[in-house]
Parts: sequence; structure tokens; C-alpha cells
Amino acid sequence: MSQNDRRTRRRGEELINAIHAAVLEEVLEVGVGRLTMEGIGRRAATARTTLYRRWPDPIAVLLDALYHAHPVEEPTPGADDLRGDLIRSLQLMVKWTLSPAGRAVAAILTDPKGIEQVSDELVEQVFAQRGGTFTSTVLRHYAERGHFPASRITPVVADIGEALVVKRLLDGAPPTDADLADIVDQAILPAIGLADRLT
Amino acid sequence: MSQNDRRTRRRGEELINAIHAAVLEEVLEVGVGRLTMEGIGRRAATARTTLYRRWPDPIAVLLDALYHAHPVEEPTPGADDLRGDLIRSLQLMVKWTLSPAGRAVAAILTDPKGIEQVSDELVEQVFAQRGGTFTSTVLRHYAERGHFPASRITPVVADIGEALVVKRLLDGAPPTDADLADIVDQAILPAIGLADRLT
DNA sequence: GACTTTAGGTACACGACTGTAGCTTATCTG
DNA sequence: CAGATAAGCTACAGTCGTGTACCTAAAGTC
Repeated sequence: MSQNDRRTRRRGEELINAIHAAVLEEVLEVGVGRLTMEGIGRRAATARTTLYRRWPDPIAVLLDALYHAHPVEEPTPGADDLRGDLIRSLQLMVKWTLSPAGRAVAAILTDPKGIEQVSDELVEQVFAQRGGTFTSTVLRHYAERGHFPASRITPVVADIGEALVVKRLLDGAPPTDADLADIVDQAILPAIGLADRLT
Repeated sequence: MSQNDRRTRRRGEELINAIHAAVLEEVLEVGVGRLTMEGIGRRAATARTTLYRRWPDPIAVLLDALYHAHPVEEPTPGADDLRGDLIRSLQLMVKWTLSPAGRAVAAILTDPKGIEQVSDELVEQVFAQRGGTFTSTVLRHYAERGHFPASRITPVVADIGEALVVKRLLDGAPPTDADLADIVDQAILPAIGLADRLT
């Protein structure tokens, strides 16, 4: 080892974790389209050869990192607080979306060639939740308990919260808790017929 | 001219239009991050030197194309049909978003480095409309005429329609007219207190 | 301490894109 | 028709990423 002689040499899991972290950072900076083995290796401070021993191309590294990322937290509707639980479910969504894995998924979804490259299994595993899971879990829970008719949970209604959060994120301004409360009060609750606004 | 001897040689506007069209196609295929002078020139069937004579880099070509693209159609609220006008405004939005220019703007907005490269003037000119313009124009029109209180047009409410359309587009399924009607009936109208659903 | 595994490093040929220079020639203008 | 303009083409040196081969030495195993 000529220069840059690091005393310790990472192996196995430790090394792989570093590479996973590196690829997630890299994709945020350059986008899916410009991921390179070079860039990943540089950021993880490892040789390209090491990467090629395990993965055939940069996308494979990225998908592997996502596969091993922490799963999405599920909203768990509590006692008797529809409004609060909706807000909390959107908070979970925001939290996940701002995490490295969440932002990487967003990068793939918005890349022209992103989704084509993803295997079907991974789509199931990682991407399935992105849909209407967050608020609709909560909505179904309260509809079953008679707080409002289940027929109100149409595909459109199930997406309102997520859609508005996505819009805010695309606009570059992650929603605050107050924004989330507004979304619940001014969009979701009216849509299910529970307009408890005081206008 | 050695091989590929084209009888006609394009000049001026004709050539530039071809280049503009080429860059818009190119960005849809490869994304903002992978735009190259090579690719644009290849697609427009022109020499790279011709491109360099006019633009310093691929992004400049793209922005110039957007600058010269047809502007966004504005929704024009009609006589007395809030629901119909809302649907029409969303139809305009979908139409624009699916156009080459619209999709190119989306590509820039979702690119990690996309927005940074855009000059402020162009943001004003091209991107300003993307916000809540479509439905909120209609909403303001009818609020002024007393169909519902203007105080209902909060930032959240103004974004509901656009947000849901964006969500559908991100999911890869451009909304049909029936979808747009559902969005209006099940999300926008309830939010402004005009729940004319028959559930 | 010897042996296996595997990360780190160097080197190389290949291909894509860059930015510039310089030439040829089609097209437009007066 | 003559001259000016600008598009088309070729060439080239430089940069960056690719994928592979091959060597070295650190980290683990017995």
C-alpha cells in the first residue's frame, strides 16, 4: 500500500455498510443517472475493484443499499383521535421521505430510466408502501369503528394527504407540523365529511 | 460534405427549432443529468460545433428551448359552472404537464442539481405558473362572486387539485377526465365547503 | 505462526464526451 | 454574380468512467 496508508482495513459488514451509506449520499448529490462506480468508491474510500467483486453496476449497489435500509415505520392508530393519528401518520411519511433511503427512492421514481431498472421483487419490498399507506391505514381504522362511512375512502381521498405532502416536498419546503395539521383540517377531514373547521 | 450528403442545409430559425425539439426529446430520455452536446447534436442531426457556436453547455440549450416553448394556457373561468371550470383547469394542467416542455420542466425540478442551474428570470417566466395557478384562478373567480367564502382558499386548499394530479403522474398513470372529476368532487369541493356529493 | 480470505492499490485498453481549430461549402444578401 | 454568413465536417488532445488483470498486504482462522 503506497500512500494513504490507513492502519485499519474494513471488511465484511462494516465495509458494506460504508458502501451503502456512500451510495445513498452519492445518489442524492448526482442523481440516479450519474451514479458511477468511481463516485461510490471515492465516497466510500474503497477501490473500484472491491465494488466490482460484489455488484455489476452502480444501480445494483443502490438497490442493495435500499434493500438493507431500515423499513418504513407503520402508522399505528391509537385510542380515539382521528385527527391526531392522521397528523402523526403524515409525520411518519415526512420523516421517511427525508431520510437518505426515502430520498433515494424519490430519486429513482423521478428518474427517466429509474423504475425500469428495478426488479419486481424490490418494487414490492421497498416501493409498495409509498402509495396511500400512511393515511389510509388510519382512515380505515376509524371507518371500521363507525366514525365515518367507509365508502368515503375512495382512491382520491386516500391520496389527499400524501399528495399534498409530496407537493410541498417538490416545492422544496418540507412541511412543518403546522402544515400537516392544516392538510388534515382543510383537506382530509372535509373530504370524509368531518369538517370540524371553525370558519 | 463527404457522406450523408443532405441536399438542404438548415439555417437560422429552422435549425434552432430542430435543436430545441431535440433537446426536449433528449432530456426526457436521459434526464437532465445526462444531457450532452453530443446527444443533442446527434438527435438534431447537426454538428457539435454548431451547438457550441450558440450555447456554452447542454443546460443552456435546454433552458433556451423552454424559454421559447409555448406558454402555459391559462384557465378562463366561464359563466356559472364552478365544477366544470375546475375540471377544465385540471385538464389544462394535465395537458401542459404531458407536453414536451412540461415534462422537461418536471425533469429539471426533480433533478438534484436542476434548479440551481436555472437563472432567476427563467424561473419567473417558465416555472412560476407551475404552482397553484390552475385551480386557484378558478377558485378565486367564484369566491369573488360569492359562491363560497374566499377565506376557504388557503394555501393547502389551493394546492389540492394540483397535488393529486402530480401524485397520479408520479405513479405513472396520467389521470383521465373521470379521475379529474373525482378529484374535484371528492377533494376540492368538500374542502371549500361545497360537498355536493350524494353519498 | 502458517494459511486463507479479501480489501487496497496499480495499470491498462477502451469508449464517450469535451472544447477548440480549421477547412469546405450551402445559403442568403446586395 | 460576388461576397458574406454560417452550417457541416474532420481532427485532436484532454478528461472521466469502465471493466479486467494482477499484485500486496491486512484481517481473520486454525
